[in-house]
Parts: sequence; structure tokens; C-alpha cells
Amino acid sequence: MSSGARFFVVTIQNRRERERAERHQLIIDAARDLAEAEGWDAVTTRRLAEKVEYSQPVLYSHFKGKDAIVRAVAIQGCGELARILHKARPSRGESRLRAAAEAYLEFARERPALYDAMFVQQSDIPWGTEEVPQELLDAFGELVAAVEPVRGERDLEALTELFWSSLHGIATLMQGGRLRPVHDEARLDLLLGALSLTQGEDRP
Amino acid sequence: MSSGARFFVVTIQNRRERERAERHQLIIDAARDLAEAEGWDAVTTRRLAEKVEYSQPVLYSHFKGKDAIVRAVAIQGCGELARILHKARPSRGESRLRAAAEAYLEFARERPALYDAMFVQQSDIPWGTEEVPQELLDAFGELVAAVEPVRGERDLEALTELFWSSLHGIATLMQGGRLRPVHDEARLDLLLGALSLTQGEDRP
DNA sequence: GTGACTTTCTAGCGTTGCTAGCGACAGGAG
DNA sequence: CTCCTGTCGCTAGCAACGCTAGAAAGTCAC
Repeated sequence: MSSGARFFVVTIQNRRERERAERHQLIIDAARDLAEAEGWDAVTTRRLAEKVEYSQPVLYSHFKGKDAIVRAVAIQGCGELARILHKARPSRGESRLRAAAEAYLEFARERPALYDAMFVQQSDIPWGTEEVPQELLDAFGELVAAVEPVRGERDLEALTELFWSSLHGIATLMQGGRLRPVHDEARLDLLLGALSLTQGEDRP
Repeated sequence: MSSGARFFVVTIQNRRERERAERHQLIIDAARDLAEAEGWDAVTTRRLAEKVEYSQPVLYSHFKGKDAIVRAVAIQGCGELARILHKARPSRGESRLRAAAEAYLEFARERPALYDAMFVQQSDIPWGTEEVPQELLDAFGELVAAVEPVRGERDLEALTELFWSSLHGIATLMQGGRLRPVHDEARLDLLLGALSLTQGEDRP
């Protein structure tokens, strides 16, 4: 086997790997689009296969199962959320905390299916100490940065977890129609007021 | 048809209705037990029918479908949560808000499947203005009562919604393993401190 | 007993996630 | 050019799902 032939083979393999990677992403995108258009119940392996114009078994050559596809969508969604939070900058007179909160809630409201895959549907994404996907760390990092200015003497990580939890609770209960839309504004104001280091004089 | 016969018929119908009601409850209990033991994925109509020792179609003579069974479990779960919150009284030096929060989180932790049916799985339970189940109003009412002492000048209903949202966010993210257990205590302390009307002097 | 009515079960439909095993095709060897 | 080999994607099918039609069993007044 000549080195030329080897080189040839390698480039062919590269092309194949590239095509495989493209198809991999195609599946993820199709699953996300289908879920956002018709909800996760509509995302069946048959419909997904039809959408990417391959047969079902092809999906299983890329992902271990349907759960793994949802997980891939979720992780990429975290990357997107991180980007959105990073771009969210306070307008005049607005706190960074408020800008982040509003961006987070808007994301959850506008992309409910994606949000669902990320934070509601239980998946075996390793959130613990081991091998957390970078996209997740990025998103959480953005929240930490937004909380930092109001941290005071409080534990930054715990405070960020509380901020995130509150936003998550609001987002999911709203999505389920369990909160009264009349209070949307007041609820957020109360959260931001409560988390901020005000001494109480600027509360209504 | 004599009046005696009519009376007889009526009592027989009463007995039948009573037996039907008992079986109705039996199905709900079986579904809840099965879900709590093995998760909602394990609650199939076949397994449920087997557990109540009837065939599948019997389930459909009581409920419109599987969703309706889950909904019934959820509503009764709300009643149970309301009772637990009502019994939750602060111990020495503890605020009522903290007692309620701890009881709520303990409920979510100890009965994750039940909690899931109540507040996570989307159902068409009418949360809006029309025909909200009484159990739900009771549970929310208990939260309102717990928030009232710290309300200050703030809108009581919006503040309660925020309190509930924060607890719900903490509960669900914890359940998914998305929060670090190390911060469990600090997170709750921060929430209670933030929501209370402290002037900041008692924050660490 | 008999006939009408209710209740319950058997059996099956269409769909789901997933997989075994076949056929087509590309690339290297002679 | 022809054969061989290994990769690749497809067809077809499995078990389990929610749900339902229609048969079978049971119950009651007469």
C-alpha cells in the first residue's frame, strides 16, 4: 500500500466522516424543528426519518435511541441559551439581573419545546461533577455573571441556583397555564427586588 | 311497579353506585401506587388493569383515557399537599414561611411521581378562572396563608405565586439532579431571607 | 324459566421505539 | 475487466402501547 493510496483513503474517510457529521446535525435540527412545530409527542422515529429522508435504522446508527436525540437537542439548546444570555445587556436604568431574567423567560416562552427538552424532560445528562457538557456550564456561567453584581456577602453559586430555580419555576408554571398572566410583571419585579441587595426603601 | 319495588331498585342502584365509586378510587390509588413505585412510564393501561384485577376496558368505563386517570391522581395529590401544608406549623423560632417551604419541598422529594403528575406533566386541568378543583385552591390558599405574614406592602397573590414558583423550580431542578446538594440549605435560606421583609441586617 | 338489559371480557386495530438480516454499492486486488 | 470484501442503508418485523368493537357473561323483573 503506497503512501499515496493511504493519503487517498484518508481523504475519502474524511469526506465520509464529514458527511456523517452533517447528517448527524441534520437529524438534531429536524428533531428540534419538529418538536417546536408540533411538540415532542409528534417527534416519532418514523416521522423524523421521513423528514431527514432516510429510513429509521439510520437514526440508530447516529444515536443510541430516541432519548439520545432529545439529549443532543437539549445540549445544543443550552448553547443557544448561553448565547442569548450573553447578548442580553441591560438597557438604560435596567439592572443586569433584570436583563438576564427577561431574556431567560423570553427564551422559555418562545421556545417551549426546546426548553422542555433542556430542563423539564428528565434525561441522564450528567449534571453532577463529571463531564458536564460545556454548553451547560456556559449557560450557568452567564447566570452567575448576572447575579454577581447583587451578590453582596452571599454565596454566589447558591444565589445563582436560587435565581435559576425561581426563573425555572416561573417559566414552567407559566407554560402550564398555572400562573395568572395578570401578575407576570409584578412577579418578576418582586423576584428582582427580593434578590437585590436593597435595604427595603425602594420597595413599594 | 309498586313503590316497594321502586324503593328496592333505588337501594340496589345505590349499592351499585357505591361499588362503582369504590372501584373508581381503587383505580386512582393503584395508578398512584404504581407510579410512585416504578414511575409513570410503568403505568400502562394493561398493568393498571392487572393491578385492579379487571380488564382494560373497565378503566375506560370510569375514565375517558389514561390522561384522565393521571389527572385524577394529580387532583387528589393537591388535596394531600394542602393537608400537609395546613399541618405544617413552625417550630420554636422558625417562621411560618420556612415551615411551609420545608413541608412543600419534603412533599416534592418524598413523592416525586405524585408531584410530577400535579405540577410537571402538562394536563388540561383548568387552572384559569373556570372550575378550578377545590383541592388546588386549598393548596394555594395554604401558601397564601404562609406568605401573608411577610407580605408587607406587596401584592399578596403575586408574592405567593413567586414563592410557589421558586419552590417549584427548586423542587423540579433538584429532582432532575440539576442542582448541587451542597447548596440545599443555603439556597432555601437565601430564598426565605430574600422574600422576608428584613432590612438586610440579618443577612450573613 | 324467560327475556331484556347491564356489565365485563376477549380479541384486535393502529402506532410506538427498536432491531435482525438482506441487498446494493464502492473500492482494492488480480 | 472481473471478482472479492466490507460498509451502508433498507425492508420487514417484534413486542408493547392506548384504545375500542363486539361477543360473552351476569343480573334483574316478570
